[in-house]
Amino acid sequence: MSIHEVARRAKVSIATVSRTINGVSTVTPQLSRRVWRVIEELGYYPNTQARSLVSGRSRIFGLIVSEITNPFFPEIIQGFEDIAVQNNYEILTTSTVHDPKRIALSVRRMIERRVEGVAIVTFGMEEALFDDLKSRKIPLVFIDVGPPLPRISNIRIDYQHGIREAVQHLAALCHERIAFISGPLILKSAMARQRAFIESMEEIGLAVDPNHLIEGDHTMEGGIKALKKILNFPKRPTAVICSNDMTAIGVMRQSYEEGVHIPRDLSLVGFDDIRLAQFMIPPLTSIKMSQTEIARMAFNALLSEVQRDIPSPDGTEYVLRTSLVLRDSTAMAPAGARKKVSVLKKSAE
Amino acid sequence: MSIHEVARRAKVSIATVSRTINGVSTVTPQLSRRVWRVIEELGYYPNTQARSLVSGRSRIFGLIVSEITNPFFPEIIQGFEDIAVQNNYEILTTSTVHDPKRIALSVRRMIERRVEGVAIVTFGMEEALFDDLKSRKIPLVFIDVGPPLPRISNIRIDYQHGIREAVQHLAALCHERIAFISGPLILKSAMARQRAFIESMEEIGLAVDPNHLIEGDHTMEGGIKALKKILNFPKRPTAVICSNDMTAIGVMRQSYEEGVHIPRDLSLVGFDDIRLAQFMIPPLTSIKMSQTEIARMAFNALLSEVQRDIPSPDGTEYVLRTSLVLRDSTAMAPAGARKKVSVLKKSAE
DNA sequence: AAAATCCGAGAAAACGTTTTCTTGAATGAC
DNA sequence: GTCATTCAAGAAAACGTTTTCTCGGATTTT
Repeated sequence: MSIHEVARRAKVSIATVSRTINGVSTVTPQLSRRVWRVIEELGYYPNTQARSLVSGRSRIFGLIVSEITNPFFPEIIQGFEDIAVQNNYEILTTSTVHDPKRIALSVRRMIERRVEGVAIVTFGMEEALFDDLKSRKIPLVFIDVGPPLPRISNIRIDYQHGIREAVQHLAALCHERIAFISGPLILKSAMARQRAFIESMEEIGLAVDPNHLIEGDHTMEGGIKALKKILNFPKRPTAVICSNDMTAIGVMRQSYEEGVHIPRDLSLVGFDDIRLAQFMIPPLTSIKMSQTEIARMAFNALLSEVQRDIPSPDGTEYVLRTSLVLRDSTAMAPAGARKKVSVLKKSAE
Repeated sequence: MSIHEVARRAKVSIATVSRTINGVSTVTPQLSRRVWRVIEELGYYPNTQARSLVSGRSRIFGLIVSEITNPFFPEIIQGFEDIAVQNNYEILTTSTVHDPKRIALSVRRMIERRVEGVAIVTFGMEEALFDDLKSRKIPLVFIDVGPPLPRISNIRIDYQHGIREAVQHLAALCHERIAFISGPLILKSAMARQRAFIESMEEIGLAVDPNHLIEGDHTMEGGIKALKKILNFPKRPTAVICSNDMTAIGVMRQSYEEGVHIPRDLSLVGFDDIRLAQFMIPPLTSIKMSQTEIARMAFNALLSEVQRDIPSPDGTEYVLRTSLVLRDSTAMAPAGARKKVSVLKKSAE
């Protein structure tokens, strides 16, 4: 039951039991053995609540994700959990399903549980929702593109690198009209990806038709809708880059529906490189953003923040690089639409 | 900071603050207002640990799943979380990745946190691992096929119904040689599905070729391997039923690789009906086992167990029905292999 | 051999709550 | 007008730990 019961049966004080369990200070081997035996006999497990009440350390980290049903996130959660186990931490996960109320509630619960830190892996949210955390000086780590905020660590994703690779890859396959399906543009991260796309296109001297920037919503349904739009354009793009893999899956699905063959009629590039990508038909070329790595970085950021007695005035910035993974969903542009230098100018208008 | 600070500033006792917060017993409206104002001002959130230490109720349920990276589980987690939020519970989720050590650790942590109940949604595990929970009389709910154990609730999945529908559907399409890719047969649930398949086949008068019972492992990779085997059989099956959708996705993937067209050359049925199923190419016919429903049942089972002051001697048994969802991955058997009555006997040998 | 030091282990305080017990003022009954 | 009753709010105990303080016996030092 409680430590008192153990103490009573072992005929020692509760202090000795506590010391035995924590292996701290010195306890005679003889006594220690006696105590351990009683603990085993009783199947006694210490009460974490009481423990952390007095120690002031909960050994819990919070993890807030956008929506657990998007396969991108479970990989992160798993990675986070794996490393948490190694470090004797527990995690309290919340899937906010994009509901500000849920986020607020979750933040509140985490504070009430006195979590030692919170990792926020949700692409875009109202930052004000986390003010409570900030004002309580609870270590925070965001996964985003923003500049380091005071006292808040940030894992910046280098979207540019992977996207540039994708654009170059498509250009090398003579694609000229490349569309980009973004996430909801209110999100900073979605905006950043789109900007990276535009910059990469300009860099390489390809024109971006504003019509070819389509706002999606990071879901498969969004991918379906987006492709429908794309197919209605008078000058169809010959390649599409999606800002996440779920969107790309939707695009593939709708292409099948409409008889558009990937990659023969349309080249497709995803983003995130979720595990599923390689099992798609055809296997999806995607821009990798290692979920395991994100999880590892986020956890370590929190851990080092917690272990540091004097918190760093500014948060630390970590950077995660993205890079293209080639598979079978991209191919040479259809013969009729291949890029020729002379065409370039014209199609830019 | 703490309730004392609030009490000091509002010039009341801590008891009054506690009463105000909990809205229990009577506290003068005037005082109540004064207290609430201070609470707001200070941004005071009560410490859950202290709370549940004295109240003896943690308001946490544990949720143990096999592997969060299998899309089947996130849907359950989301459902569980949704209903938990409504009921003011929090959940501690663990993805065990099939590691008994991880399960044991997780169980231990949950006991240490004094969870009020645990839902175990992992298809097959050593039950002994949960003895600690049982002996502490912590409400438990399993998702499985077993008979109700003493004091343990159980959500039995009626595999038979959905599988029978699938077999009948395939038979109606003149399939005769139907293969079944199971999960790891050490798992009770995997065994149950396979048995349901065999029984359904016999029921309808179709022979089961023992070679056509292939043991998979519930992963996409397992599906790939299984299909390779199947394609090597002298008398190829014309239809395959998989015991989960991930396996089916692997099968689709490998079919593509080998130039086997689904559903023209091979009909395919999955199991679970995860959301992804409808986005596959072609959309996957699958046996639906509603994840939301499982989550709801599991949560309610725990909740009613907790609320009941005298625990029921035996656990309650709940039943979830499965049923076939038709999509495009099944079609008429190839002309050469259609079932004829006269052939039936012969092919059974 | 006496004094000084060390150290193992118990007593008790503390953590932040809820809840029971107590108190004292106000209300109602006669 | 006195006494009983009610009820709001404070005091204090309790929850199960960790940790500081204290004590007393054993060991070391001279």
